[in-house]
Amino acid sequence: MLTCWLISEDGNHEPLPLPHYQRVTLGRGPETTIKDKKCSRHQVELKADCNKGYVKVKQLGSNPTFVDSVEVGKGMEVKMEPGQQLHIVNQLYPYTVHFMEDLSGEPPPAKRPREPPSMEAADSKGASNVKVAKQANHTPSSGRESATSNNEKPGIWSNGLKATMQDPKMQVYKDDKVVVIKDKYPKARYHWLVLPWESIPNMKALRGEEHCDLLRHMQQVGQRMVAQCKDAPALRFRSGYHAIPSMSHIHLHVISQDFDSPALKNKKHWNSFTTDYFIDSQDVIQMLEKTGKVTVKEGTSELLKLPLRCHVCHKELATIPSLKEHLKTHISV
DNA sequence: GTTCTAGAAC
DNA sequence: GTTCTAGAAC
Repeated sequence: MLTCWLISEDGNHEPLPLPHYQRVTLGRGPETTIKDKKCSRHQVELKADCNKGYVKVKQLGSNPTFVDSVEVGKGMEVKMEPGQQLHIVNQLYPYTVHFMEDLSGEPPPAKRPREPPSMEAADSKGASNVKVAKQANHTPSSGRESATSNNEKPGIWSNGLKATMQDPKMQVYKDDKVVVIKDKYPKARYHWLVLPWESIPNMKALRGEEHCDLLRHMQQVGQRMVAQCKDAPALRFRSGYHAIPSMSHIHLHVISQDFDSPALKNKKHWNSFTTDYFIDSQDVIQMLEKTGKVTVKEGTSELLKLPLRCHVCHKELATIPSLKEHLKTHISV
């Protein structure tokens, strides 16, 4: 896949990466070096589509943003292609976009961007035999302080998924909207995560028809993962979301219901997949369809402390080892 | 999310 | 004595 770069025609700073399908907010601030008070800190939102080769430019600030001397208009969005010029505010701060083949971070012509960090990612053994969709590279989201004001520091453990999903070695499927990886610590024989390229921190950030379509697509991709799994006929699967996930970047769990895994170690692990803490994908989509947003019931975090109960026969077990022993009675092979 | 470990439970 | 959990640190 190509990588998109935003280049300051004034040479005010190094090119900024625009990761595929991720919304990047720019304005007055250190990334752009713009100090002009007429420029909002959140002046524009950019979303690159590296497959189609354009960037969508949305004007967030009150003062006008221009693409080729055409005013975008507050709250409006226009397409911008290579060769066109973006003025972040008024006729100032010109930028262009460049799509480049991602040859291990080959720099765009203007100035060298800093090399994105290559995150090490532990291997996860696993019994899946999924074809890797493509071996194209995908440039990591940011080797610098994020262009958005979000917490996206790569070092923070809760941002680990953002790095792992970009690693071609971890990807078992990808298309223009989503990527699938095997969970690094699978809690069952089969445990995949479906993640959108677009950076959506959690379910609270879900809005509207666009995200609804995305979630439907994520579920469909999850179903395809199950369909290609040789052991699927002998297993039951669920796809859903943790009500309160530990890891940032929204992810759909697709997990077989054997829960036969050494990585399943404690009550939190168990209850997060077998109580209402785990919300079926269908239910999330339905809630988004009906109410335009997704909310989590109060007291959901308490569900993690519930006694251990078998998800098949509902027998209560005192300890994790005894639960694991019990689970064997429900597994045929 | 995991790892580590003190101390509770047995 | 050992097993297991749960909370802190990362």
